[in-house]
Amino acid sequence: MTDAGKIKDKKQRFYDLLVQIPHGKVTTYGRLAKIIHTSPRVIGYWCATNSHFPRVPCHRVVSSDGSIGGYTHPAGIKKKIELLEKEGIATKKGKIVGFQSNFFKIKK
DNA sequence: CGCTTGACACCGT
DNA sequence: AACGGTGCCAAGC
Repeated sequence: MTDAGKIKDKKQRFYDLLVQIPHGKVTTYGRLAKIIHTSPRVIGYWCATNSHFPRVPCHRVVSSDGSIGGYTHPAGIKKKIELLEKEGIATKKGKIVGFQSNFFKIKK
């Protein structure tokens, strides 16, 4: 068969998954980790080493409970929060408000 | 040197 | 109090 859907590196798969997230939507590390079948820590690192916008909107990735988690950026984690709000996502005390409503249903 | 993988600690139930 | 899940780091090849 074809390989139109040939599986590339997990990392590449992760980026492909991440870029399919629409504007104003968010996802979680653990969810991605389960889908890609890797460690949730890896998810964050892949983002950290690829904070090149708009290639990878890692700012749309938050922890599983709605926390921002961490963020390696020349601006600071707070910048991520502001960026999130700019997308249309509300945050409170560094936590996403109703983030579950903005949760993007990733296709498995 | 850059990229990838894993275990431990913390929080919630 | 213990277990399960999450987490943007550090070490190894």
